[in-house]
Amino acid sequence: MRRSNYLVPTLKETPADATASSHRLMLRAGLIKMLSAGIYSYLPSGYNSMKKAMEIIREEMDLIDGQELLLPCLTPLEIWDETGRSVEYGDDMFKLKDRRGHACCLAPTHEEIICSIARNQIRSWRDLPQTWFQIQTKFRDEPRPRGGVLRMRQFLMKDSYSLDRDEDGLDVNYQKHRAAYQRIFQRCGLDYFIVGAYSGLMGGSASEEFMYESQSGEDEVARCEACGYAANIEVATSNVDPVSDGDSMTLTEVETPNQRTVEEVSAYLKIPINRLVKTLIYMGPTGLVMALVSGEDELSEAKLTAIVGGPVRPALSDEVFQCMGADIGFLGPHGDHNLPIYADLKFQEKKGLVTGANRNGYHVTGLEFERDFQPDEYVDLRKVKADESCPVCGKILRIARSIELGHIFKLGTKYSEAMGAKFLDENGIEKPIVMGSYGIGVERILAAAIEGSEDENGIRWNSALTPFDAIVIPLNTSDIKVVKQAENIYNELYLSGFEIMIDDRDARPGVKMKDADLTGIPVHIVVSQRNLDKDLVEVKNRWTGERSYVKLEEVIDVVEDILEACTPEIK
RNA sequence: CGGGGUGUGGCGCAGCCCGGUAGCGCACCUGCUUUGGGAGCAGGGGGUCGCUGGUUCAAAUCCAGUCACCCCGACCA
Repeated sequence: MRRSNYLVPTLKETPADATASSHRLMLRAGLIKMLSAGIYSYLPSGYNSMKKAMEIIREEMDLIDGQELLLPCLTPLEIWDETGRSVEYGDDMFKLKDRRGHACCLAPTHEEIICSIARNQIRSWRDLPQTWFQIQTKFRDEPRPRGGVLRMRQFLMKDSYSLDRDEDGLDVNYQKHRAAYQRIFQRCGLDYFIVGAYSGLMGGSASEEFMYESQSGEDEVARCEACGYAANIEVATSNVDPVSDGDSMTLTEVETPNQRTVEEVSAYLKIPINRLVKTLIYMGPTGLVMALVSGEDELSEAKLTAIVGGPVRPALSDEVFQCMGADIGFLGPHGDHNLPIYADLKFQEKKGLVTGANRNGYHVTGLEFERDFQPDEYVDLRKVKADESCPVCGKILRIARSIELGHIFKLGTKYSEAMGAKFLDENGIEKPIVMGSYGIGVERILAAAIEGSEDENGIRWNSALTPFDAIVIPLNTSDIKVVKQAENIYNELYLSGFEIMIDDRDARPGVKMKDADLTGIPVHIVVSQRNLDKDLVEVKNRWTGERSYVKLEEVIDVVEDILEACTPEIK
């Protein structure tokens, strides 16, 4: 490829509104161009890298007998009504109407489409198992796209779906995918880690995320350096001390005008924050529920979701008042309401606590669990905080921001039952297909690879993802000898099968070198008069910055060595 | 959706407070010089200042509305 006519609009100056380092570098290195919030064009070299990531994915999927297919983006809305996800996804779904007024949407994912194929094609246990996968554009109208390519409204996702006869089959497929994903991320050179996760909208029993630690990430993960325990903050646990047992006191109302927040009440009553009980009301799948956590803790909505068995949202202020007779800020678990009460484990049979009085402007002191009210269940509801102790080994937990690269789910029969995707087993009994789904954010692979390798001069691609293996830089394009020799090297490398760029622009040496550094091509071959006189060219290793001067006939070997050195290892 | 911020040539910005018809750096075009870390000189092209309305003799500048984009938050009682 000739740089003089290649679309790589590199930027000397940093674009103003990019903050994530991968976003800045992708713009500066001319990999992407924004069209609209969360919508990007991939320019040729960016797309080159993306194709490499996709090829790695395809190779590894092939090894576990995955069958690649291509599914529609434009889908009739009814199919999402069958599973209820047209409602669950809500405004995150791009909806439109066709010319006849028929409701459609742009697919945010493809479980429903897969099921619609399976229910027609899979009849017998002999047809199973199946692994179908796709790499294609998905659409989600994210409330807040951010970080360039990290959260987009239109993005490339590799999604794989397994179909099995039973849970055992699902286990096998799940483990195969898990192993394949490990190889994929290793081959991409990413220092990933796996965490236990929250299944969210997807439903299902088990799920794990493949994470990459980065300041630009949106997820928080509790990590233990000592034993390797790692879990998404939504589901992480820790060893925590229970609330200390106070003295038994009479339940007493105290006036707390306009003191709503835990901080306000704690300061006003001069009571430590951990003696307060936060009384939270949520709307669950079967109505309102009450959740109690310590004043110093935060509720994990994911944990509550798992406990009540369906999606939750904070109750609206009207709903709260109608049920409790008081406003948010003055609520307590005692008194007459008929809500199920879930209390955090920290509270088991505790007394002498403070909470709202269910009367605006008042709180109560001396609250005693079991005496003043009876929780339905003591469960883990709180979010883990940094520096708490690891539930596995007891060492200190760290909270790390991370990019979610991939997420694997055991879906079970949620979709197959809803959509009637069934088969006959060996005994002639009709059963729903047992499914798994396994996603990878293709753009996030690039973003993570860039963030993990950059230096002050720009990107440093490894050999697996680089858009070009090497770049030949004739320093002075008005020197015929230099140009001729550079062209020779370019042709020779090209014919040897390398993906090669030549910077044939009539530009100053500094411009070409800075650009080569910024775009991160691993090998730079600098052809100049002064070295040519000695029959040498300079070869620079972008990773180490090391320069060597090699004979013309040795260039290919040296290029190979450098590429070899920056090829990610597979463990 | 709540809060904050920004919209002026391809990119980065100044001008706005205090209205008088748009400027700087980079990039681009032409010529000459230059050629090992984002060159120098000379000449040149490109913007109805996000959009709509209003005030005014006059609006990038003041007022109102609207759109777009960025950042933080989105339950925290």
